[in-house]
Amino acid sequence: MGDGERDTERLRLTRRGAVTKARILQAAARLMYVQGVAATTLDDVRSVSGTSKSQLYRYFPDKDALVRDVITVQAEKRLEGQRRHLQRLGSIRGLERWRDAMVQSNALAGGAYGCPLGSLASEVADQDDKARAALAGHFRAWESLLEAGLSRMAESGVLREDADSGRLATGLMAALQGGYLLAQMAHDAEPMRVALDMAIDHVRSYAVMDGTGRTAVHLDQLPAAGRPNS
Amino acid sequence: MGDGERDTERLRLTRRGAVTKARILQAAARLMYVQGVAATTLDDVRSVSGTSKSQLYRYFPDKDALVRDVITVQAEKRLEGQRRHLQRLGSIRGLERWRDAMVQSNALAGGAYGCPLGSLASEVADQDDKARAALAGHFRAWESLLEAGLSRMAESGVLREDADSGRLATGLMAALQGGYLLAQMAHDAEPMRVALDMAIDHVRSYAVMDGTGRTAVHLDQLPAAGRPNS
DNA sequence: CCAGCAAGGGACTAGAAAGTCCAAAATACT
DNA sequence: AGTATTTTGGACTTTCTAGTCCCTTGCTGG
Repeated sequence: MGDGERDTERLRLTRRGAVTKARILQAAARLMYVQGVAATTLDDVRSVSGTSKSQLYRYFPDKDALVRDVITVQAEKRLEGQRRHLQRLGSIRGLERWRDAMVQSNALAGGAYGCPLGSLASEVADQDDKARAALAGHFRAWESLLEAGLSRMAESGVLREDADSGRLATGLMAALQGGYLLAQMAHDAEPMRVALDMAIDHVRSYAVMDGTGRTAVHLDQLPAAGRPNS
Repeated sequence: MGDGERDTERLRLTRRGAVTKARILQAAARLMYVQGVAATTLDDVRSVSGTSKSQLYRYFPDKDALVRDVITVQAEKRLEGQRRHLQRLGSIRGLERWRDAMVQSNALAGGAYGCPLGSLASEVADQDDKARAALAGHFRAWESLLEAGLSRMAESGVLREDADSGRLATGLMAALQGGYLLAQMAHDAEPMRVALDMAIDHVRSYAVMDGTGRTAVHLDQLPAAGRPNS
């Protein structure tokens, strides 16, 4: 999905060409993440990727196309990472581990830069409607990873049946994205932690309790429960 | 606060000059809000404001200075509006009215454009550290309007004493900002409503209950609270 | 080994955008 | 009124950047 195919037929490329194209995309993705899309010139991309102008235009029709491919690449990377974290999500505890991972990686950057996907989104949304729509799709996909986990929690009895996993997932995403923005401004990951704590408390408010005030079932601690790490 | 004074002495300006300067700022603020800062050229500003190049440079040393003044202006406008909504905040119901106002005005734009301050923030944060710090200050001021309201609610017994109004305010802000981002991408204000519902539920979880399982106002689910239609 | 095609280097162009300058018009000051 | 000062119009310069072009290098297949 999302390789950037168009109506016209594609340019044939050898292994070497593919490597170069990937190197360009890599450099562009990094630059656009840390400096923003608009502030990243093709000359920046050229020099960081160690290529030449003709390469850029050999592999990408123009800057917009490069941006769109960067969006695809970042979304795939992000979704891949989130899948790893969320595919076995099945308990409040699992949600907390996810929160910790998000906060920790944000703290590594001192809160700066924001969300790899979210920062692209806010910059591109009012500019390029195609890109906006693509981003919207990626966010839906991301949100459904959360939603699927919450649904499993409902089915396994961790959450009450009346919990609306779609709304809960939206709440988690909003808290995460809002947390990114506040953290970016404050240069401190703490606001993100606070925001995610709130969202998880909200999920917890739908948890089925036993008599001791603890969550009744801990699904993801029972079965296979692979490596929490990585 | 935030008039843009510098170390060096200021240029004297007559009433007419002040009006022109304001017209430029107004146009720049609007353009930068709808198109983004980077996509707004000085020529755009010139033509929309009906001025000439020399005016721009008479009243602002360069584009960065203009951007910084736009930030100040937008922050003042925003804070003024929020003060109106929040200065008497003292109940969950009041929070819901605030939410409705936020959602409704976002819905007017079909979710587009995002937050007047937040969109500036994400674009400028990694670019101009002075501007980032200023924005951070404005957000703190905004957040303390919420915090003050929540504190009043705690003092008046609407919220439990152990409610941390600072954290609750951060949660509300994150939900709002995350809601803006999701709404902008989806071109639909609904995600913002969901996010703010979550945050308000979280505040409600600190509400003091009476014997009937109701707060001074309400606890358990109000049915989605209100017309999606406006 | 040769032909053909992919990959690469980098100068060059076109145009957009920021920023400068000066003279004319409007306004303020006394 | 008469002078100083602010305001304005808009041409001009400079800088930056997307995008083009062409020639060289190198790989691949027959």
